[in-house]
Amino acid sequence: MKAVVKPVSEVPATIYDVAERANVSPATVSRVLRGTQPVAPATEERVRKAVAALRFRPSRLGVALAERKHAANGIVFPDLSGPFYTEVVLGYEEMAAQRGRSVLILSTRDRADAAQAVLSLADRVDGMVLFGRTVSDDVVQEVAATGVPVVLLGRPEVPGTDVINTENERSACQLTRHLLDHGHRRVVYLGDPTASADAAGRWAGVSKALKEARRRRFIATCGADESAGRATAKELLRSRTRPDALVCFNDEVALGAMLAAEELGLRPGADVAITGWDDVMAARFARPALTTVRQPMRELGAQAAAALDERITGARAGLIHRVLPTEVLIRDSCGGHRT
Amino acid sequence: MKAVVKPVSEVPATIYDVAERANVSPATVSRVLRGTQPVAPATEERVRKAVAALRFRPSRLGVALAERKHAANGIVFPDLSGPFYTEVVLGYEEMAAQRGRSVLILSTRDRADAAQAVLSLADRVDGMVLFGRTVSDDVVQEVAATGVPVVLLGRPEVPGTDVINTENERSACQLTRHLLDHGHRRVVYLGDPTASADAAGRWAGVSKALKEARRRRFIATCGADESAGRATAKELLRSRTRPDALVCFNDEVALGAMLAAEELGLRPGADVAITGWDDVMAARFARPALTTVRQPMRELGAQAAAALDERITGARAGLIHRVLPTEVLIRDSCGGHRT
DNA sequence: TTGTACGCGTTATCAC
DNA sequence: GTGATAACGCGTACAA
Repeated sequence: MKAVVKPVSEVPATIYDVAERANVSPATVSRVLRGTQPVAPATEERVRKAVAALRFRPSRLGVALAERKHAANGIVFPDLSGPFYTEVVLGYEEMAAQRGRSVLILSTRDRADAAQAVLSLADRVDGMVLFGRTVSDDVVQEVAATGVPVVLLGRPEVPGTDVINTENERSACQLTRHLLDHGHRRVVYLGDPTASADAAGRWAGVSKALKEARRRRFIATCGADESAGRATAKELLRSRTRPDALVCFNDEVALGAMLAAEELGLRPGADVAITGWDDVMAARFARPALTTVRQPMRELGAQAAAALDERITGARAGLIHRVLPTEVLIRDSCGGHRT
Repeated sequence: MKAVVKPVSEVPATIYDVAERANVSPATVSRVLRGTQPVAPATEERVRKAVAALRFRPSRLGVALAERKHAANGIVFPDLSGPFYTEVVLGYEEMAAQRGRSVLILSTRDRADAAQAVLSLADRVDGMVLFGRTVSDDVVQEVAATGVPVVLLGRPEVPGTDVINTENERSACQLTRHLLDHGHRRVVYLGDPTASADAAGRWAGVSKALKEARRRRFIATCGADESAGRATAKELLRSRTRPDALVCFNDEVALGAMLAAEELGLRPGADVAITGWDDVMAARFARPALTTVRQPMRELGAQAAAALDERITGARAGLIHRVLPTEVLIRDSCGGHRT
């Protein structure tokens, strides 16, 4: 009778099995595998053969406990819809992987126990990135207090954390000036400055430009998604004092606003200027194409991962506070440049 | 002199510290915390107080080693651009979180060491989801052989794995029939059937409908992104035998094709029908709006997580092979229903 | 109901 | 250059 192929799920070999087979101590096996101390060539040879024969792979569990490190980073975001968070996560993962660290994700959307989840994530990683709109500063502090390095993205500083943001005020101001220069008179900002630091920064920029031009500063509190934008814009555009320019918190809101305009028989770009933020794919394909602001999303993620690494390895002691530049993209939705 | 607030990053307490303070054994502390065995109310009270006083939180490292479980799932995707992978990941994370498991992500894009990375991910998780277009079947087999449950998404079955797909052929066939019914004669599929099971399935559906109608079956091998779609479509639409319908592998390709048509002075929807797949946001906002096929993305992710859980906990022994339904969304890009 | 003692798989510190 | 051996922090049979 022919020998049956061994069921593949044998018990995985341990470092002891390897040691025994190679006639050395577990310590020596470890030394060979990690290259942490010189080992005699002949011994090394024996060890390597045993490792291969037994298909030995060090248990991450054991390694982690011994090193007291997870070799993993976390990232906490409110959602993943739209390219913004997605691209940041991608940049983050790529950089983390380059440095040999895994990435744990956590979405807080629709989650009552977000704080708990973040705290629990904190003890599975060596460091984590936290976006705005996820958990309160208390929780951030608590995490930082456990000794887990934290990098904040798109939110104001919390003591003991690194912060990386993208530029908001300046671009928003520039965008608004452009609108004013091209003859728009009644500019309204659609967003909620109390909801996030980004929303506040953008409003500050809009506000500044309007002030300079001695225009009234209008703001319509608005959620951050398409349906909120559509509803808010509809109301505004139906009012007697119809705005001729809508500066929206992001592209979703702006695209919703475009829909609202069309539904009211108004032509975006001609009858009402509309601008967004993020340069999502749909912004390019909408007609008219959406004027928006592009952020260096990948770069944001990559820098966050790098900053985390520096703190985890102890390469850096002080805290970072960085602001990445953004770029205004003028397209057709803000009017035909009717100077 | 007033006592200074203790520096927050003290050495975290261990279960032994708690035991000592509560005058019990570490075992009892464990019992209280895990609720695994009854403990006298008075004892429990003492333990809980000690836990609170010391701010004790069990080390995941210790727990994991003792339980020999990671309490974590992995998910491997080729990329995260576009809403497809993103939404699947989100559905996956949500379901995993509900079941108390963390999620590790791994992107294989632009990665020479993808196989290595996947193997290494395999020993940080209790199970993982693998998308098509990530690693070869060999690697999948290798992972499965280590005893880590694997669920495959959007790729053909590999022995020993669960598989969940979304329906391709039927919807593609339906879509193509619609085009034929509405007078389109020269239908070309833009995609690469050798690149993924999804691409192959969609081509099969298109092919079938064309065959039924005794039409010639045209296919133009094409990458899966916007620029590939644009280039391929441009070439096709410039040829003497210009197609009057382009069935594209996904929305990115289709949107690229729309761009190409416009650049050549052709009106998508009127001069040439164009269809996509995935129903990305831009599909709704393009003009004309893009006819496409919607997949239950969240559901796909959620089911994958559930399937994994069943295998990890041993609730299920056999393997699953499931196909989720998709929905054709007829919009303006495939012509004005000029029956 | 509670405690003892060992196992989990490595790494690292000493001796030799 | 190599081998014992002690952490690492927890879970859990087994015993009491």
